[in-house]
Amino acid sequence: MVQLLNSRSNAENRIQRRAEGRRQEILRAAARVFRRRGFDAAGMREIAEEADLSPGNLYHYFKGKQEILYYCQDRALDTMLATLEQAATGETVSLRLTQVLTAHVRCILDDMEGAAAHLVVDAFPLELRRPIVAKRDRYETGVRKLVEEGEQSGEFSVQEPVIITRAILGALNWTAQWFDPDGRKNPGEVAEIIAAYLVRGLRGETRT
Amino acid sequence: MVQLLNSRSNAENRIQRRAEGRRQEILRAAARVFRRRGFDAAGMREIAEEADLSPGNLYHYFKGKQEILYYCQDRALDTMLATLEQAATGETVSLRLTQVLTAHVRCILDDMEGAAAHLVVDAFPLELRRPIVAKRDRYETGVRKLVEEGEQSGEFSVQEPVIITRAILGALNWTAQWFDPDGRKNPGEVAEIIAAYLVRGLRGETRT
DNA sequence: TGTAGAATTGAACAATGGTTCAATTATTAA
DNA sequence: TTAATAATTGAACCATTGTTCAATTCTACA
Repeated sequence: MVQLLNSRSNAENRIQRRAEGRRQEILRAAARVFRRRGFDAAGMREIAEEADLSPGNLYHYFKGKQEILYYCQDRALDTMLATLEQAATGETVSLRLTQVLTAHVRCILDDMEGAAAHLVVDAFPLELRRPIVAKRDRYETGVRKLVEEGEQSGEFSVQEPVIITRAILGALNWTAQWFDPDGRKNPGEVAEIIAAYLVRGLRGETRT
Repeated sequence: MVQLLNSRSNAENRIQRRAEGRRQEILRAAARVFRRRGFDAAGMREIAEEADLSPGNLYHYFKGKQEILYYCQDRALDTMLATLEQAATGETVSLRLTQVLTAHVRCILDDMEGAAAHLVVDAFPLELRRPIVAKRDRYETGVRKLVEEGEQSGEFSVQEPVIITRAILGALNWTAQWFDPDGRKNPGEVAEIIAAYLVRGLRGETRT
């Protein structure tokens, strides 16, 4: 009896794991297509081909195209939020913010879902859009808090943290548009260069 | 005889001016829709409605949707390139660059076509894509030259001008995604805050 | 007033895109 | 080996989209 339950339970777990693995594959494939084409021009047939299955099969795993993007973005934002938490304990705010910004760029350039994280979801139904926008806002708020902490600790001199934070995030997110994997710099290098520049701009004036 | 030529010439001019005016109206309307929806989700029927004419009528003035975006981007890039030229003569490189960056943001937030300037044209036919990409590159090169000049004049300390320039442009272009016309800051204010921040980051280290 | 050219329309066309679904195949457990 | 469940397929469906085009309307000129 206990064995029977275990047997069924193991089978369900295996089946779920297989389906979940398949879902991850699809998300990765979709993220590549979204990155290449943007959301609207990314076709389900192209995603299916990228994931090596048939178009109709996608619907066994996801309800539709918007849900696929939703999960891509959800994953990427989770990764970014985790970076924020890990950076909670650092020696200086500069250091912590640099870590966060570096990780952000790496997420975008290294992780497939990363580049899809900030695609526009305005036209999505509310139940998909709301949690994504909320997560984005949470992340942005976290970054802004760091900027403000640096202002309070005297490391930074910032008068408009909201706007500056968005400029920072813009610089980071835009890397998806121009980064060339075959270029002379790898994602990590690009990430560090940009993060250092952005953090430097937060420091006090150097009028000479 | 001379009068006849004048009369015809005047009529042609008037007709051309009318058609050109109409074209500008369409471009402005299209830019608004492109900005709202992105290129792929912007529909010709929606553009026609925004321009207050019928969908078929658009094709009297433009060959198609891609050509409409092409002209939007062409205009915006002309504006930006003009700013670059005007900034050729300034007291300091800092000042000149600040002017360029400020104008860039204003172009994006104030001019309708501005927000469409950097939409992706990868899928366009070559004869449309090439001149746009060339203009973008020209602009980017111009900005980078300013950054490098500041490095040479000692105003800036920059080791990777290509990457930094792209980060700068990313921060500027991204304003189209988050700027809220009903917000507390107008385009000019946002432009100045961001430009000042980005230029500040180019200055030498302030390690303390 | 008549004519020619410019401009406009709205229905239709062909292609495309997201999605459905019945049939089939694959997998798993007993 | 059989049966049940999971997964897959590919054709079809329906809606949408960019575009065409014949007919009509508008404008300007003689």
